[in-house]
Amino acid sequence: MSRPTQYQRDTALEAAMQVFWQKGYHATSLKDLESALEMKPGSIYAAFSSKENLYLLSLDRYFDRSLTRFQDLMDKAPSALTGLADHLRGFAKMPPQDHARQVCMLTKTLVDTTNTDPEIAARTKAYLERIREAFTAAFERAKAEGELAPDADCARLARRFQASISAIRFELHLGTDPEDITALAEDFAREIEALRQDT
Amino acid sequence: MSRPTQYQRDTALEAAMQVFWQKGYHATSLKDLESALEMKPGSIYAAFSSKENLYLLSLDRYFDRSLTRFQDLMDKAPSALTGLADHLRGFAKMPPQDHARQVCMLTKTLVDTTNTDPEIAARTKAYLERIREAFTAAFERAKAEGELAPDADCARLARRFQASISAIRFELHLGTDPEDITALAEDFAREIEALRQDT
DNA sequence: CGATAACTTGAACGATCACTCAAATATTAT
DNA sequence: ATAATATTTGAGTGATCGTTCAAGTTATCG
Repeated sequence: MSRPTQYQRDTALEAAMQVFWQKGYHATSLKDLESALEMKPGSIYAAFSSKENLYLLSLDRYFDRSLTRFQDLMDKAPSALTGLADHLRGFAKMPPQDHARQVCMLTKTLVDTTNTDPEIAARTKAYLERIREAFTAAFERAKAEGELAPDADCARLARRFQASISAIRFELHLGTDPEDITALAEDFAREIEALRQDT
Repeated sequence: MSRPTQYQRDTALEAAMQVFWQKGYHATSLKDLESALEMKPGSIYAAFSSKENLYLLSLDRYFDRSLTRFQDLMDKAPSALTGLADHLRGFAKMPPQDHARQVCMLTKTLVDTTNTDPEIAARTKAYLERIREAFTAAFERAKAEGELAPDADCARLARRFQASISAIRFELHLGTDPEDITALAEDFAREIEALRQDT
């Protein structure tokens, strides 16, 4: 054998994700990555091939985490609509110093790269779709459990749900007054709960 | 006297706005600007001082145009709520090849520059606020005209309205199926119209 | 027509970009 | 210890970044 991998791949990827998420793809330089990952350029390229590839790996990580978080919340939720509404309120409840208090990394990526880096954009679109499918499935669960009207358009509701999240997170990104953000999230959450059927 | 300004400042600014809007601040290079404005670097700097300044001027232009468009629509609207709802539907109705079929330039700017170019971000936030104030004023007009309940929170409605626009435009940016975008816009528009009081 | 002034030009600047690779270093197997 | 091997290093690559400025061009004025 030989010298083992010194850096922790996972730690490095986490750091990369954070810088990229903060600064965006174009505005993040190799220098930024070097100091964030505490690795020299050579090591970065040995481990991750290129800046673009490292970005794609960061996206993977972000996507997995986002989807998992949502699924976990839904698994624990007393009902589907309650889970969905709580997911919205959850964003507004984040502590002030939370680094996740900003726009979704997938959204940011699409704004940043759609007209410049087609490969990154394509993959990001696919991730956003898969998350929206999870939302659709949640609404369908609500329907199956009689919470939602049988004729409800789950795909359409899912799109609106995703839009609500984008909106809340954009306000987080802006640093809007927490009270106003809570109000906005509350408005959206109540729209979800208003879909509830009497049984 | 002497030789007059050959380039058309207005034309150049329009072109600059378009490239910046398409590619974003960081991804737009001087080369991009040179070919878009059909000007050599020296001329660009003589006329606009710097890339950052040119971007700020482009933002000005975008902001003026956006606000004016909204005000014009409201002036012609039969009622305030109708005008607001139509404004939402208007985005979904844009022709497929319209270059405005994308995310709002102010939104894009904030996503792109908040953590890297504070001056640009600050000015952009101010513009978004002024647009939201115009929305607030529109809701207040609805209230004054008895269309809206007297206890309605106009500032809160305005924020939600602005969020709706962001959502629709983000879907335009993604190239989502026009039918789905129309549905989304319709959902938001109906939420506005549902605020209408019987008189 | 010559003088003067405004504007355009494009080569060149230092800085930084993403990226490479030969050499140095650290680890394990023998 | 020593050999073999994996990893780290960081100076250096050419390209491109935003920007400058001396020289050239084109207009107007007397």
